[in-house]
Amino acid sequence: MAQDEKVIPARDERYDAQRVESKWFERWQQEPTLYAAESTSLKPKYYVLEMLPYPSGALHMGHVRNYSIGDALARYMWMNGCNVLHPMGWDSFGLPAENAAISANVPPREWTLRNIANMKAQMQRLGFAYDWQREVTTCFPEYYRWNQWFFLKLYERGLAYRKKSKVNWCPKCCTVLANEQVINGGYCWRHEDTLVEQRELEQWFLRITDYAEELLRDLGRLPGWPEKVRVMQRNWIGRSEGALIDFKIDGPAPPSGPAISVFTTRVDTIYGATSVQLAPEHPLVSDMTAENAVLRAKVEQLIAEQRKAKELGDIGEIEKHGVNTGWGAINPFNGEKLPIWVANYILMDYGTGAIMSVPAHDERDYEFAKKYKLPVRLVVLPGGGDADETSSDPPLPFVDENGLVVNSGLFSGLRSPEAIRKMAEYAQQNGFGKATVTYRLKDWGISRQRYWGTPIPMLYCEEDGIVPVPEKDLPVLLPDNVQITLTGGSPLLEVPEFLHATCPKCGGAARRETDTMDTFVDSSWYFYRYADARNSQAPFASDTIAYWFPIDQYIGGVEHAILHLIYSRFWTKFMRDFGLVRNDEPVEHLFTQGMVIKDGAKMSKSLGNVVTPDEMVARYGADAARLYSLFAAPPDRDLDWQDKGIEGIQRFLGRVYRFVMRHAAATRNAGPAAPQAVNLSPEARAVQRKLHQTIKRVSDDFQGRWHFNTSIAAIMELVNELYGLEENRTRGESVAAIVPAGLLAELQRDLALLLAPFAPYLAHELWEILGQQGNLLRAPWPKYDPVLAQEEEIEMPVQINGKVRSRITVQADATEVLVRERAMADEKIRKAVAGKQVENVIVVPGRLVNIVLC
RNA sequence: GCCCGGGUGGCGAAAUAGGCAGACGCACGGGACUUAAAAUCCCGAGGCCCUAACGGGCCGUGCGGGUUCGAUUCCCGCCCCGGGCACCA
Repeated sequence: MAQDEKVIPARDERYDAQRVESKWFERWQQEPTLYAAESTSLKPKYYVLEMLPYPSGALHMGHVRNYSIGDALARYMWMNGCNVLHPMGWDSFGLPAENAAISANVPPREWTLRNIANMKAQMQRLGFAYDWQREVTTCFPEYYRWNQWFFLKLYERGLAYRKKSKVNWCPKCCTVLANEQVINGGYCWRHEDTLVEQRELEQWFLRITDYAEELLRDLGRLPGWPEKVRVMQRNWIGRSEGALIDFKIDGPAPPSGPAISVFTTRVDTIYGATSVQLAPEHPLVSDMTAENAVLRAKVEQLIAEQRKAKELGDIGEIEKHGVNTGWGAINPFNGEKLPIWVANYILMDYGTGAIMSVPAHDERDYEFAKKYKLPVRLVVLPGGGDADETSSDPPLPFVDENGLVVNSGLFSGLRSPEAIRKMAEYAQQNGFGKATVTYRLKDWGISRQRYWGTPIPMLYCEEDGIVPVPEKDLPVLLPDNVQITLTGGSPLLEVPEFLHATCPKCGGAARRETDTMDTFVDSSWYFYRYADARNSQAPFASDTIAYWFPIDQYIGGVEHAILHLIYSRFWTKFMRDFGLVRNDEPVEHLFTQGMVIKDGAKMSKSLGNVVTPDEMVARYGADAARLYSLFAAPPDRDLDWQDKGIEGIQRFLGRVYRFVMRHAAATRNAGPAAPQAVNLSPEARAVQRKLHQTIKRVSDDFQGRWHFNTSIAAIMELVNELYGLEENRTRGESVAAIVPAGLLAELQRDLALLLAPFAPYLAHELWEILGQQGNLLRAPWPKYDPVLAQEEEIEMPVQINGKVRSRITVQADATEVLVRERAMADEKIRKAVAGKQVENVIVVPGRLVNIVLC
């Protein structure tokens, strides 16, 4: 065939990845619908998603690894006949764009769009199979208008509200920082020597705590999530069952109230309370210190200590300090008057900021009581219930939660769990307390005093107060040409045409909200938008969501285990309650890949150990970069990048290419049918067996642990075996002479198919060289035949007392009796056993023989 | 302190039912091809010891115990590294 001469290069030509990849890159660029998901299909749906990137400027190797995993899976699912949704987008609002505006004087929009263009080109060059028709860019009004729409819905239902609250403030940036931008326990991420301050500001909050219970409960219904992530979320939600108990203040009531409410998980120890402890910033403290400057100064000292410890990140390790206020409070259970102290180990932002101190039964209270010589009163003893042993003198503090309650009036003689229940009931009946549940999770503060984000669609009117922007007026557009300044307020404050609006209720003048939304709002629901990305009437059509959701597989870094993944779960749950979606959870299976490190440290510019995708693609090709990122370590573990390692992958790709090159002509002329096993020579049968074993191993890795490093190793083994045969050409036994044409054709096609999820460029090239019609992406994944994969003869080690002494070769299905006979008849074994007493012979069929001597 | 990972050759790693430790790859050594180099192809290789060699012995998966015919794998007690949480009452 004359045509072949042109298409097919010389047999042993070196693999030129740049030439081949450029060719396919150009072709794929011509076909924008190549990887499009079908909106309706009889095939099973499969939604595979990688976390969308922030358009920082360029991809790094962590991205490449993340997307290589997802792309392999997407391609595998396509080849297994699924209707695959595999989209990509941009988390494109955020502070770095504003920083660029300040430092490089580039408008945030321009900076962002330029970065997106660059990163998209990088992704396409890497050959990732995304459905770009569904691309989502969160900084476009077509997207963020729905953030505003959701906000209005939340506001209508009372799930969005406004309150005064403390926020992180960097005095050098002159702006509020997200919690994520506060590093090393209290420093600004851009000014690592600058401590973040706390400022009190009016903020918009989303009532995520309404869903705390369900968010916690449903963690138990996510078996497809890593245990690690579920534990992290559980800790973050931090549910704690306990009781609120009011201690009446002795004497005239101060302005902030007549009683101190304390939270405790151990109300059963309340008869052992010997003081009440307040956080230094507790509102009552200022009342109590109002007329005592000395006391006030001491409290200020405690506040300073706490703040410093928090900044240093070692709150929990500071030395406990406290000061007696001179005030007293009444224990409602026994009428006892207890001193009220202020202590630096009491946190204002947990529980009520006040505790009852029970030194005998709490580590911290014990330490504090020892220091300040407060009484220690034992009210729970070991034993009780089914325990036989009781001791009236346990080591202190005694914190066992299942002891016997004593010296506690009516409640003496109960075990702790029962006492906790009864005492909470008693408190409620008598009006001084109740059982309660507290959470560490707080409502989500979404206000940001920044420019580059979604405007919060709210108005403030002199007449009507807070007024939502009517739905028909959405989107509230983020203006361009805004001067990004460091004056301390939102830059939008300085834009009169944005700031001044008309009240939709009274028609009078109104001021627009100038804060923008936390960018985590954007990423909380973006994956729903992919399913219906061009919908201009609604964020999405519910029926379309019902088809695609939940996401079958979500892949990303574990650093998003809490924030993004909790917000996303919250968003799904309220959308379900609003009737917008039907699923309870957004993600069925979550996979968290490890970090890419080099020379023992995370790649970073300051360490100078950065490897960029661009240089890898230029030197080795996209296939090699992708394959190596999958080969160097299992995907869930950290990957230690070694420059020499990728060269080995490059060699492997060349070996595959040259092998196929040598035999392609035969394949192109061969029929599609594979020969029956019975017709094969033992050598050809061995090749066939290896092929089927390889298909099995690669398929099993996709179905199981995703240890693609071993999948790729398996393909390397197959190729090595073929080369081993090839070398026998000196005896006139090249692979083509050993393996019949039909099997050789099957072998080569399967090789291309097996490589397709990992190295798509080479795979497509081979597919074409082999004369195959149709897109490789839609070609069926090869099936293995378990019978053909089976070994006929196996070598079994023969051990004596657990040490290998010889080896025998037997039929794979040899009986235990036969194997034992053969083992005992082996010459080395006979010698070793001679004259000794055989105590036992263990035969594990298909595995080994162990002869136990005395 | 608590909760997760992890610790295996010079290096990245493999060993999915308790059954041959080190597959695959890197680096290294030897050879083939070449005038030469590169590229390519083949072979070798955990450590220590015995042997001229063929062969053979002992040790070896962080440390110490245990269970078992047999342990990288299971149990108990520790050490080290990475990550998360942390006066959470």
